[in-house]
Amino acid sequence: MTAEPTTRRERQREATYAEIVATSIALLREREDLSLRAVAQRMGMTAPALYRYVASYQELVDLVAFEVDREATERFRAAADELPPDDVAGRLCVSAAEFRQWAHGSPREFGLVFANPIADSACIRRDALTLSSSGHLFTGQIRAIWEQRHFPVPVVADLPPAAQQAVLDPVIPAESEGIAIEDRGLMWVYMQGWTQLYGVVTLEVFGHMDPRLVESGDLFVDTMLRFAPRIGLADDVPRLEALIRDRIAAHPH
Amino acid sequence: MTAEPTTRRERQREATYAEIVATSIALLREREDLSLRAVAQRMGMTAPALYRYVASYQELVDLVAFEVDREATERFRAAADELPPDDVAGRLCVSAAEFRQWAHGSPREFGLVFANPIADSACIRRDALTLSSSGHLFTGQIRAIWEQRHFPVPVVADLPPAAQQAVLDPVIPAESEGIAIEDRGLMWVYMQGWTQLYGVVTLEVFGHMDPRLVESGDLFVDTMLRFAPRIGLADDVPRLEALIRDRIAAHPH
DNA sequence: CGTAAACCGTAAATGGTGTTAACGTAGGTG
DNA sequence: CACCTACGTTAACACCATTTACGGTTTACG
Repeated sequence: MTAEPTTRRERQREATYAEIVATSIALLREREDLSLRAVAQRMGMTAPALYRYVASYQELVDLVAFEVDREATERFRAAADELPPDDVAGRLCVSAAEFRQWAHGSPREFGLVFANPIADSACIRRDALTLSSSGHLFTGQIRAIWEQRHFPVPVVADLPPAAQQAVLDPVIPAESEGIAIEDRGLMWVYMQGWTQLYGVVTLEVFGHMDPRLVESGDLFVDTMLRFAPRIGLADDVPRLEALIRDRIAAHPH
Repeated sequence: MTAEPTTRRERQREATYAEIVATSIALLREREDLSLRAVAQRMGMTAPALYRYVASYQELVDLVAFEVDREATERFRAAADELPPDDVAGRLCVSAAEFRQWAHGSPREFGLVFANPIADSACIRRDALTLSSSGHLFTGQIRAIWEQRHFPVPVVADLPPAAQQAVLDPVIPAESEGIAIEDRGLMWVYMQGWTQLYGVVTLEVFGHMDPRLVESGDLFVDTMLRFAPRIGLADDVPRLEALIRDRIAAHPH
Protein backbone atom coordinates (compact mmCIF):
# COMPACT_ATOMS: atom_id res chain seq x y z
CA MET A 1 0.00 0.00 0.00
CA THR A 2 2.42 2.60 1.16
CA ALA A 3 4.55 3.32 -1.83
CA GLU A 4 7.62 3.50 0.36
CA PRO A 5 10.81 2.41 -1.31
CA THR A 6 11.61 0.40 1.80
CA THR A 7 11.72 -3.34 1.64
CA ARG A 8 9.98 -5.39 4.25
CA ARG A 9 13.22 -6.16 5.99
CA GLU A 10 14.20 -2.55 6.22
CA ARG A 11 10.86 -1.68 7.70
CA GLN A 12 11.18 -4.34 10.35
CA ARG A 13 14.67 -3.24 11.11
CA GLU A 14 13.53 0.33 11.48
CA ALA A 15 10.75 -0.84 13.77
CA THR A 16 13.00 -2.66 16.21
CA TYR A 17 15.35 0.27 15.99
CA ALA A 18 12.55 2.49 17.22
CA GLU A 19 11.52 -0.07 19.81
CA ILE A 20 15.02 -0.09 21.23
CA VAL A 21 14.93 3.63 21.77
CA ALA A 22 11.38 3.54 23.10
CA THR A 23 12.23 0.76 25.53
CA SER A 24 15.28 2.66 26.71
CA ILE A 25 13.22 5.74 27.38
CA ALA A 26 10.63 3.69 29.19
CA LEU A 27 13.35 2.31 31.43
CA LEU A 28 14.56 5.79 32.24
CA ARG A 29 11.03 6.90 33.05
CA GLU A 30 10.73 4.06 35.54
CA ARG A 31 13.92 5.24 37.21
CA GLU A 32 15.72 2.06 36.22
CA ASP A 33 19.24 1.94 34.94
CA LEU A 34 19.77 2.08 31.23
CA SER A 35 21.75 -0.98 30.17
CA LEU A 36 21.89 -3.11 27.09
CA ARG A 37 20.82 -6.15 29.08
CA ALA A 38 17.81 -4.43 30.54
CA VAL A 39 16.68 -3.11 27.19
CA ALA A 40 17.19 -6.45 25.52
CA GLN A 41 15.42 -8.38 28.24
CA ARG A 42 12.42 -6.08 28.13
CA MET A 43 12.26 -6.62 24.39
CA GLY A 44 12.50 -10.37 24.77
CA MET A 45 15.97 -10.53 23.32
CA THR A 46 19.48 -11.03 24.57
CA ALA A 47 21.99 -8.26 24.93
CA PRO A 48 24.39 -9.20 22.12
CA ALA A 49 21.52 -9.01 19.67
CA LEU A 50 21.41 -5.27 20.18
CA TYR A 51 24.82 -5.05 18.60
CA ARG A 52 23.09 -5.67 15.28
CA TYR A 53 21.58 -2.23 15.71
CA VAL A 54 23.98 -0.32 17.84
CA ALA A 55 27.75 -0.31 17.75
CA SER A 56 28.21 0.27 21.45
CA TYR A 57 26.50 1.25 24.64
CA GLN A 58 27.56 4.83 24.14
CA GLU A 59 25.88 4.91 20.76
CA LEU A 60 22.66 3.74 22.35
CA VAL A 61 22.94 6.52 24.88
CA ASP A 62 23.48 9.08 22.14
CA LEU A 63 20.50 7.75 20.24
CA VAL A 64 18.30 7.90 23.30
CA ALA A 65 19.55 11.37 24.14
CA PHE A 66 18.57 12.58 20.71
CA GLU A 67 15.08 11.18 20.98
CA VAL A 68 14.64 12.44 24.52
CA ASP A 69 15.60 15.89 23.34
CA ARG A 70 13.13 15.66 20.50
CA GLU A 71 10.26 14.63 22.72
CA ALA A 72 11.09 17.19 25.34
CA THR A 73 11.18 19.87 22.70
CA GLU A 74 7.70 18.90 21.64
CA ARG A 75 6.66 19.53 25.19
CA PHE A 76 8.23 22.98 25.19
CA ARG A 77 6.53 23.72 21.91
CA ALA A 78 3.18 22.53 23.18
CA ALA A 79 3.52 24.83 26.16
CA ALA A 80 4.12 27.75 23.83
CA ASP A 81 1.12 26.76 21.75
CA GLU A 82 -1.14 27.43 24.70
CA LEU A 83 -0.59 31.08 23.89
CA PRO A 84 -1.69 32.93 20.77
CA PRO A 85 0.83 32.92 17.92
CA ASP A 86 1.44 36.66 18.09
CA ASP A 87 2.39 36.56 21.80
CA VAL A 88 5.95 35.78 20.86
CA ALA A 89 7.37 37.02 24.16
CA GLY A 90 5.02 34.93 26.24
CA ARG A 91 5.71 31.89 24.12
CA LEU A 92 9.45 32.08 24.71
CA CYS A 93 9.04 32.50 28.44
CA VAL A 94 6.58 29.67 28.71
CA SER A 95 8.80 27.36 26.72
CA ALA A 96 11.79 28.24 28.84
CA ALA A 97 9.81 27.68 32.02
CA GLU A 98 8.64 24.35 30.69
CA PHE A 99 12.25 23.52 29.93
CA ARG A 100 13.04 24.09 33.56
CA GLN A 101 10.11 22.03 34.73
CA TRP A 102 11.11 19.20 32.48
CA ALA A 103 14.67 19.31 33.74
CA HIS A 104 13.51 19.04 37.33
CA GLY A 105 11.01 16.31 36.62
CA SER A 106 13.43 14.26 34.54
CA PRO A 107 16.87 15.07 35.84
CA ARG A 108 18.44 11.92 34.43
CA GLU A 109 17.10 12.61 30.99
CA PHE A 110 18.24 16.19 31.35
CA GLY A 111 21.72 15.05 32.25
CA LEU A 112 21.74 12.66 29.34
CA VAL A 113 21.00 15.37 26.84
CA PHE A 114 22.67 18.40 28.32
CA ALA A 115 25.44 17.19 30.58
CA ASN A 116 26.85 14.38 28.53
CA PRO A 117 30.40 14.54 27.19
CA ILE A 118 28.63 14.24 23.84
CA ALA A 119 30.10 11.81 21.34
CA ASP A 120 33.52 13.19 20.51
CA SER A 121 33.29 14.95 17.19
CA ALA A 122 34.34 11.92 15.18
CA CYS A 123 30.81 10.57 15.32
CA ILE A 124 29.73 10.19 11.73
CA ARG A 125 26.01 9.79 12.05
CA ARG A 126 25.85 13.48 12.74
CA ASP A 127 23.60 13.93 9.74
CA ALA A 128 20.67 13.06 11.93
CA LEU A 129 21.71 14.22 15.36
CA THR A 130 23.78 17.16 14.37
CA LEU A 131 21.68 19.73 16.14
CA SER A 132 19.49 19.67 19.18
CA SER A 133 15.84 20.25 18.48
CA SER A 134 15.53 22.38 21.59
CA GLY A 135 18.14 24.68 20.14
CA HIS A 136 16.01 25.01 17.04
CA LEU A 137 12.94 25.86 19.04
CA PHE A 138 14.56 28.61 21.06
CA THR A 139 16.34 30.20 18.13
CA GLY A 140 13.05 30.26 16.30
CA GLN A 141 11.27 31.89 19.18
CA ILE A 142 13.90 34.55 19.72
CA ARG A 143 13.83 35.23 16.03
CA ALA A 144 10.06 35.64 16.13
CA ILE A 145 10.42 38.21 18.88
CA TRP A 146 13.01 40.07 16.88
CA GLU A 147 10.88 40.11 13.77
CA GLN A 148 8.06 41.60 15.77
CA ARG A 149 9.97 44.14 17.81
CA HIS A 150 13.29 44.60 16.08
CA PHE A 151 15.23 45.11 19.26
CA PRO A 152 18.81 46.19 18.65
CA VAL A 153 21.33 43.44 18.02
CA PRO A 154 25.10 43.77 17.95
CA VAL A 155 26.72 44.64 14.64
CA VAL A 156 28.45 41.58 13.29
CA ALA A 157 31.59 43.49 12.47
CA ASP A 158 31.92 44.49 16.12
CA LEU A 159 32.06 40.89 17.28
CA PRO A 160 35.33 39.04 17.81
CA PRO A 161 36.48 37.03 14.78
CA ALA A 162 35.44 33.62 16.00
CA ALA A 163 32.08 35.00 17.04
CA GLN A 164 31.58 36.38 13.55
CA GLN A 165 32.24 32.99 12.04
CA ALA A 166 29.91 31.39 14.54
CA VAL A 167 26.98 33.67 13.80
CA LEU A 168 27.54 33.73 10.04
CA ASP A 169 27.92 30.00 9.64
CA PRO A 170 26.50 28.41 12.78
CA VAL A 171 27.38 24.84 13.62
CA ILE A 172 25.62 23.85 16.75
CA PRO A 173 22.07 24.88 17.49
CA ALA A 174 21.08 27.14 14.67
CA GLU A 175 18.37 27.65 12.08
CA SER A 176 19.80 30.86 10.86
CA GLU A 177 18.34 30.36 7.40
CA GLY A 178 16.74 33.50 6.17
CA ILE A 179 18.32 35.86 8.62
CA ALA A 180 20.08 38.58 6.69
CA ILE A 181 23.82 38.67 7.07
CA GLU A 182 23.72 42.10 8.67
CA ASP A 183 21.22 40.86 11.24
CA ARG A 184 23.20 37.86 12.31
CA GLY A 185 24.08 39.61 15.52
CA LEU A 186 20.75 38.14 16.57
CA MET A 187 22.44 34.76 16.81
CA TRP A 188 24.87 36.23 19.28
CA VAL A 189 22.02 37.44 21.45
CA TYR A 190 20.52 34.00 21.24
CA MET A 191 23.73 32.39 22.43
CA GLN A 192 23.92 34.80 25.33
CA GLY A 193 20.40 33.94 26.31
CA TRP A 194 20.84 30.22 25.95
CA THR A 195 23.94 30.41 28.11
CA GLN A 196 21.95 32.03 30.88
CA LEU A 197 19.00 29.66 30.68
CA TYR A 198 21.29 26.67 30.58
CA GLY A 199 23.29 28.01 33.49
CA VAL A 200 20.46 28.49 35.96
CA VAL A 201 18.70 25.29 35.13
CA THR A 202 21.82 23.16 35.26
CA LEU A 203 22.83 24.80 38.51
CA GLU A 204 19.42 24.00 39.95
CA VAL A 205 19.19 20.45 38.73
CA PHE A 206 22.65 19.48 39.88
CA GLY A 207 21.97 20.73 43.36
CA HIS A 208 24.51 23.52 43.47
CA MET A 209 21.99 26.11 44.50
CA ASP A 210 20.23 26.90 47.72
CA PRO A 211 17.27 24.49 47.86
CA ARG A 212 14.91 27.29 48.79
CA LEU A 213 15.82 29.13 45.62
CA VAL A 214 15.28 25.98 43.61
CA GLU A 215 11.94 25.43 45.28
CA SER A 216 10.75 28.97 44.70
CA GLY A 217 12.44 29.36 41.35
CA ASP A 218 13.38 32.90 42.26
CA LEU A 219 16.83 32.81 40.73
CA PHE A 220 15.41 31.29 37.58
CA VAL A 221 12.77 34.00 37.31
CA ASP A 222 15.37 36.63 38.05
CA THR A 223 17.62 35.31 35.29
CA MET A 224 14.80 35.27 32.78
CA LEU A 225 13.58 38.74 33.59
CA ARG A 226 17.01 40.29 33.63
CA PHE A 227 17.51 38.99 30.13
CA ALA A 228 14.13 40.18 28.88
CA PRO A 229 15.14 43.80 28.25
CA ARG A 230 17.95 42.65 26.03
CA ILE A 231 15.41 41.29 23.60
CA GLY A 232 13.09 44.25 23.76
CA LEU A 233 10.74 42.94 26.41
CA ALA A 234 11.34 45.54 29.11
CA ASP A 235 7.73 46.66 29.12
CA ASP A 236 6.36 43.15 29.34
CA VAL A 237 8.33 42.12 32.42
CA PRO A 238 5.43 42.09 34.90
CA ARG A 239 3.21 40.06 32.64
CA LEU A 240 6.01 37.68 31.75
CA GLU A 241 6.89 37.15 35.38
CA ALA A 242 3.32 36.14 36.05
CA LEU A 243 3.41 33.76 33.12
CA ILE A 244 6.63 32.15 34.27
CA ARG A 245 5.69 31.88 37.91
CA ASP A 246 2.39 30.40 36.98
CA ARG A 247 3.99 27.65 34.99
CA ILE A 248 6.60 27.01 37.61
CA ALA A 249 4.09 26.72 40.42
CA ALA A 250 3.15 23.18 39.50
CA HIS A 251 6.11 21.60 41.17
CA PRO A 252 6.74 18.00 40.14
CA HIS A 253 8.11 17.14 43.58
CA MET B 1 55.37 14.18 70.16
CA THR B 2 52.40 15.84 68.60
CA ALA B 3 50.01 16.42 71.41
CA GLU B 4 47.16 15.34 69.25
CA PRO B 5 44.40 13.53 71.03
CA THR B 6 44.56 10.92 68.29
CA THR B 7 45.71 7.43 69.09
CA ARG B 8 48.20 5.75 66.84
CA ARG B 9 45.49 3.67 65.27
CA GLU B 10 43.39 6.69 64.42
CA ARG B 11 46.35 8.37 62.81
CA GLN B 12 47.06 5.40 60.62
CA ARG B 13 43.44 5.19 59.67
CA GLU B 14 43.43 8.83 58.75
CA ALA B 15 46.53 8.27 56.66
CA THR B 16 45.09 5.48 54.52
CA TYR B 17 41.95 7.55 54.28
CA ALA B 18 43.98 10.30 52.69
CA GLU B 19 45.88 7.82 50.54
CA ILE B 20 42.62 6.51 49.15
CA VAL B 21 41.58 9.95 48.01
CA ALA B 22 45.05 10.75 46.69
CA THR B 23 45.20 7.52 44.74
CA SER B 24 41.78 8.16 43.28
CA ILE B 25 42.81 11.60 42.10
CA ALA B 26 45.99 10.18 40.61
CA LEU B 27 43.91 7.71 38.66
CA LEU B 28 41.72 10.47 37.31
CA ARG B 29 44.78 12.48 36.29
CA GLU B 30 46.03 9.54 34.28
CA ARG B 31 42.72 9.39 32.47
CA GLU B 32 41.96 6.02 33.96
CA ASP B 33 38.58 5.03 35.27
CA LEU B 34 37.88 5.56 38.90
CA SER B 35 36.91 2.22 40.42
CA LEU B 36 37.28 0.64 43.81
CA ARG B 37 39.31 -2.17 42.38
CA ALA B 38 41.72 0.14 40.62
CA VAL B 39 42.24 2.25 43.71
CA ALA B 40 42.73 -0.78 45.91
CA GLN B 41 45.14 -2.46 43.54
CA ARG B 42 47.27 0.65 43.27
CA MET B 43 47.41 0.77 47.04
CA GLY B 44 48.36 -2.90 47.28
CA MET B 45 45.05 -3.91 48.72
CA THR B 46 41.90 -5.62 47.56
CA ALA B 47 38.68 -3.88 46.79
CA PRO B 48 36.58 -5.11 49.70
CA ALA B 49 39.11 -3.66 52.10
CA LEU B 50 38.10 -0.19 51.01
CA TYR B 51 34.72 -0.78 52.56
CA ARG B 52 36.39 -0.36 55.92
CA TYR B 53 36.83 3.27 54.98
CA VAL B 54 34.04 4.03 52.57
CA ALA B 55 30.45 2.92 52.69
CA SER B 56 29.97 2.78 48.93
CA TYR B 57 31.43 3.74 45.62
CA GLN B 58 29.31 6.85 45.56
CA GLU B 59 30.74 7.95 48.87
CA LEU B 60 34.23 7.59 47.46
CA VAL B 61 33.22 9.73 44.52
CA ASP B 62 31.82 12.39 46.83
CA LEU B 63 34.98 12.34 48.88
CA VAL B 64 37.15 12.69 45.81
CA ALA B 65 34.94 15.43 44.43
CA PHE B 66 35.37 17.40 47.62
CA GLU B 67 39.13 17.11 47.53
CA VAL B 68 39.31 17.86 43.83
CA ASP B 69 37.31 21.00 44.43
CA ARG B 70 39.63 21.98 47.24
CA GLU B 71 42.77 21.54 45.17
CA ALA B 72 41.30 23.28 42.15
CA THR B 73 40.31 26.20 44.32
CA GLU B 74 43.90 26.49 45.46
CA ARG B 75 44.80 26.82 41.82
CA PHE B 76 42.27 29.60 41.29
CA ARG B 77 43.56 31.33 44.36
CA ALA B 78 47.14 31.02 43.23
CA ALA B 79 46.21 32.60 39.92
CA ALA B 80 44.70 35.53 41.76
CA ASP B 81 47.80 35.86 43.90
CA GLU B 82 49.83 36.69 40.83
CA LEU B 83 48.18 40.08 41.05
CA PRO B 84 48.59 42.64 43.81
CA PRO B 85 46.10 42.33 46.68
CA ASP B 86 44.39 45.61 45.90
CA ASP B 87 43.64 44.66 42.30
CA VAL B 88 40.46 43.00 43.43
CA ALA B 89 38.83 43.22 40.03
CA GLY B 90 41.74 41.61 38.25
CA ARG B 91 41.94 38.89 40.84
CA LEU B 92 38.34 37.86 40.32
CA CYS B 93 38.72 37.78 36.55
CA VAL B 94 41.92 35.82 36.69
CA SER B 95 40.44 33.30 39.08
CA ALA B 96 37.38 32.89 36.92
CA ALA B 97 39.53 32.44 33.83
CA GLU B 98 41.62 29.88 35.65
CA PHE B 99 38.40 28.13 36.62
CA ARG B 100 37.57 27.87 32.96
CA GLN B 101 41.02 26.62 32.06
CA TRP B 102 40.88 24.02 34.76
CA ALA B 103 37.47 22.85 33.58
CA HIS B 104 38.76 22.37 30.06
CA GLY B 105 41.95 20.69 31.14
CA SER B 106 40.22 18.35 33.58
CA PRO B 107 36.73 17.87 32.24
CA ARG B 108 36.17 14.67 34.18
CA GLU B 109 37.12 16.26 37.44
CA PHE B 110 34.95 19.22 36.53
CA GLY B 111 32.02 16.95 35.87
CA LEU B 112 32.64 15.16 39.13
CA VAL B 113 32.46 18.33 41.17
CA PHE B 114 29.98 20.44 39.25
CA ALA B 115 27.79 18.09 37.25
CA ASN B 116 27.22 15.34 39.72
CA PRO B 117 23.73 14.63 41.05
CA ILE B 118 25.39 15.35 44.39
CA ALA B 119 24.58 12.93 47.17
CA ASP B 120 20.87 13.31 47.75
CA SER B 121 20.39 15.47 50.77
CA ALA B 122 20.34 12.56 53.18
CA CYS B 123 24.13 12.53 53.20
CA ILE B 124 25.09 13.03 56.85
CA ARG B 125 28.77 13.85 56.57
CA ARG B 126 27.74 17.25 55.29
CA ASP B 127 29.58 18.84 58.18
CA ALA B 128 32.76 18.58 56.18
CA LEU B 129 31.64 18.85 52.59
CA THR B 130 28.73 21.13 53.08
CA LEU B 131 30.06 23.91 50.93
CA SER B 132 32.32 24.04 47.95
CA SER B 133 35.60 25.79 48.52
CA SER B 134 35.37 27.40 45.10
CA GLY B 135 32.15 29.00 46.23
CA HIS B 136 34.00 30.44 49.19
CA LEU B 137 36.72 31.86 47.01
CA PHE B 138 34.42 33.64 44.61
CA THR B 139 32.16 35.05 47.28
CA GLY B 140 35.22 36.39 48.99
CA GLN B 141 36.52 38.00 45.85
CA ILE B 142 33.22 39.63 44.95
CA ARG B 143 32.98 40.88 48.46
CA ALA B 144 36.46 42.38 48.21
CA ILE B 145 35.42 44.25 45.11
CA TRP B 146 32.33 45.53 46.82
CA GLU B 147 34.25 46.70 49.85
CA GLN B 148 36.55 48.64 47.58
CA ARG B 149 34.02 50.13 45.19
CA HIS B 150 30.66 49.83 46.89
CA PHE B 151 28.75 49.21 43.71
CA PRO B 152 25.00 49.25 44.24
CA VAL B 153 23.42 46.02 45.36
CA PRO B 154 19.72 45.19 45.49
CA VAL B 155 17.85 46.05 48.64
CA VAL B 156 17.10 42.86 50.50
CA ALA B 157 13.49 43.84 51.10
CA ASP B 158 12.98 44.09 47.35
CA LEU B 159 13.97 40.49 46.78
CA PRO B 160 11.43 37.68 46.65
CA PRO B 161 10.85 35.93 49.98
CA ALA B 162 12.92 32.84 49.29
CA ALA B 163 15.72 34.98 47.97
CA GLN B 164 15.68 36.99 51.18
CA GLN B 165 16.04 33.85 53.21
CA ALA B 166 18.81 32.64 50.94
CA VAL B 167 20.90 35.79 51.25
CA LEU B 168 20.24 36.29 54.96
CA ASP B 169 21.00 32.72 55.96
CA PRO B 170 22.89 31.14 53.08
CA VAL B 171 23.17 27.40 52.85
CA ILE B 172 25.22 26.50 49.86
CA PRO B 173 28.26 28.47 48.86
CA ALA B 174 28.46 31.32 51.27
CA GLU B 175 30.84 32.98 53.70
CA SER B 176 28.49 35.79 54.42
CA GLU B 177 29.92 36.28 57.86
CA GLY B 178 30.47 39.90 58.57
CA ILE B 179 28.34 41.27 55.80
CA ALA B 180 25.81 43.62 57.30
CA ILE B 181 22.22 42.54 56.99
CA GLU B 182 21.31 45.52 54.86
CA ASP B 183 24.14 44.72 52.48
CA ARG B 184 23.20 41.11 51.96
CA GLY B 185 21.89 41.97 48.52
CA LEU B 186 25.53 41.42 47.63
CA MET B 187 24.96 37.72 47.98
CA TRP B 188 22.26 37.97 45.37
CA VAL B 189 24.67 39.63 42.97
CA TYR B 190 27.14 36.86 43.69
CA MET B 191 24.59 34.20 42.85
CA GLN B 192 23.76 35.95 39.61
CA GLY B 193 27.40 36.04 38.69
CA TRP B 194 28.10 32.47 39.66
CA THR B 195 25.14 31.37 37.57
CA GLN B 196 26.61 33.05 34.53
CA LEU B 197 30.13 31.75 35.03
CA TYR B 198 28.86 28.26 35.67
CA GLY B 199 26.62 28.45 32.63
CA VAL B 200 29.23 29.36 30.05
CA VAL B 201 31.85 27.03 31.33
CA THR B 202 29.54 24.06 31.61
CA LEU B 203 28.16 24.77 28.18
CA GLU B 204 31.69 24.84 26.80
CA VAL B 205 32.95 21.75 28.57
CA PHE B 206 29.97 19.60 27.67
CA GLY B 207 30.34 20.44 24.02
CA HIS B 208 27.08 22.28 23.54
CA MET B 209 28.71 25.31 22.04
CA ASP B 210 30.24 26.08 18.68
CA PRO B 211 33.79 24.68 18.86
CA ARG B 212 35.19 27.87 17.43
CA LEU B 213 33.71 29.83 20.30
CA VAL B 214 35.13 27.37 22.76
CA GLU B 215 38.52 27.59 21.12
CA SER B 216 38.56 31.38 21.10
CA GLY B 217 36.77 31.76 24.40
CA ASP B 218 34.80 34.65 22.95
CA LEU B 219 31.51 33.77 24.57
CA PHE B 220 33.25 33.27 27.89
CA VAL B 221 34.92 36.65 27.65
CA ASP B 222 31.67 38.22 26.57
CA THR B 223 29.87 36.75 29.55
CA MET B 224 32.49 37.96 31.96
CA LEU B 225 32.62 41.47 30.57
CA ARG B 226 28.88 41.87 30.37
CA PHE B 227 28.72 41.07 34.05
CA ALA B 228 31.55 43.39 35.01
CA PRO B 229 29.47 46.59 35.06
CA ARG B 230 27.08 45.02 37.51
CA ILE B 231 29.86 44.88 40.08
CA GLY B 232 31.17 48.35 39.38
CA LEU B 233 33.88 47.40 36.93
CA ALA B 234 32.59 49.21 33.85
CA ASP B 235 35.69 51.38 33.57
CA ASP B 236 38.06 48.44 33.89
CA VAL B 237 36.58 46.42 31.07
CA PRO B 238 39.42 46.85 28.55
CA ARG B 239 42.09 45.96 31.05
CA LEU B 240 40.12 43.04 32.39
CA GLU B 241 39.53 41.71 28.91
CA ALA B 242 43.27 41.74 28.33
CA LEU B 243 43.83 39.92 31.60
CA ILE B 244 41.27 37.26 30.81
CA ARG B 245 42.33 36.71 27.23
CA ASP B 246 45.90 36.45 28.31
CA ARG B 247 45.18 33.70 30.77
CA ILE B 248 42.93 31.91 28.33
CA ALA B 249 45.48 31.96 25.55
CA ALA B 250 47.43 29.06 26.99
CA HIS B 251 45.16 26.39 25.67
CA PRO B 252 45.61 23.00 27.32
CA HIS B 253 44.41 21.30 24.15
C1' DC C 1 12.67 -22.83 -8.06
C1' DG C 2 16.68 -23.61 -5.59
C1' DT C 3 20.73 -21.83 -3.89
C1' DA C 4 23.81 -18.48 -1.91
C1' DA C 5 24.23 -14.60 0.72
C1' DA C 6 22.90 -11.34 3.90
C1' DC C 7 20.62 -10.77 8.12
C1' DC C 8 19.17 -11.57 12.91
C1' DG C 9 19.05 -13.89 16.68
C1' DT C 10 21.23 -17.26 20.06
C1' DA C 11 24.49 -19.34 23.73
C1' DA C 12 28.99 -19.24 25.67
C1' DA C 13 32.81 -16.95 27.32
C1' DT C 14 35.97 -12.89 28.75
C1' DG C 15 37.10 -9.43 31.74
C1' DG C 16 35.29 -5.71 34.06
C1' DT C 17 32.24 -3.55 37.92
C1' DG C 18 30.17 -2.79 43.05
C1' DT C 19 29.06 -5.35 46.96
C1' DT C 20 28.46 -8.97 50.70
C1' DA C 21 29.86 -12.78 53.69
C1' DA C 22 32.95 -15.64 56.16
C1' DC C 23 37.26 -15.90 57.84
C1' DG C 24 41.85 -15.01 59.75
C1' DT C 25 45.15 -12.11 62.03
C1' DA C 26 47.48 -8.42 63.94
C1' DG C 27 47.05 -4.29 67.41
C1' DG C 28 45.73 -2.20 71.21
C1' DT C 29 43.04 -2.76 75.70
C1' DG C 30 41.19 -4.86 79.99
C1' DC D 1 47.79 -12.88 79.82
C1' DA D 2 43.35 -13.06 77.34
C1' DC D 3 40.14 -10.54 74.75
C1' DC D 4 38.21 -7.94 71.31
C1' DT D 5 38.14 -4.79 67.83
C1' DA D 6 39.82 -3.16 63.62
C1' DC D 7 41.72 -4.42 59.18
C1' DG D 8 42.74 -7.14 55.75
C1' DT D 9 42.06 -11.42 53.08
C1' DT D 10 39.57 -14.87 49.79
C1' DA D 11 35.37 -16.45 47.70
C1' DA D 12 31.25 -15.58 45.79
C1' DC D 13 27.16 -13.05 43.77
C1' DA D 14 25.04 -10.24 40.49
C1' DC D 15 25.46 -7.14 37.21
C1' DC D 16 27.71 -4.91 33.23
C1' DA D 17 29.65 -4.29 28.01
C1' DT D 18 31.61 -6.78 24.54
C1' DT D 19 33.37 -10.65 21.33
C1' DT D 20 33.11 -15.07 19.28
C1' DA D 21 31.10 -18.87 16.98
C1' DC D 22 27.09 -20.83 15.63
C1' DG D 23 22.20 -21.64 13.71
C1' DG D 24 18.15 -20.44 11.57
C1' DT D 25 15.20 -16.96 8.33
C1' DT D 26 14.54 -14.05 5.02
C1' DT D 27 15.79 -12.04 1.06
C1' DA D 28 17.73 -11.84 -3.55
C1' DC D 29 19.50 -13.81 -7.59
C1' DG D 30 20.77 -16.96 -11.24
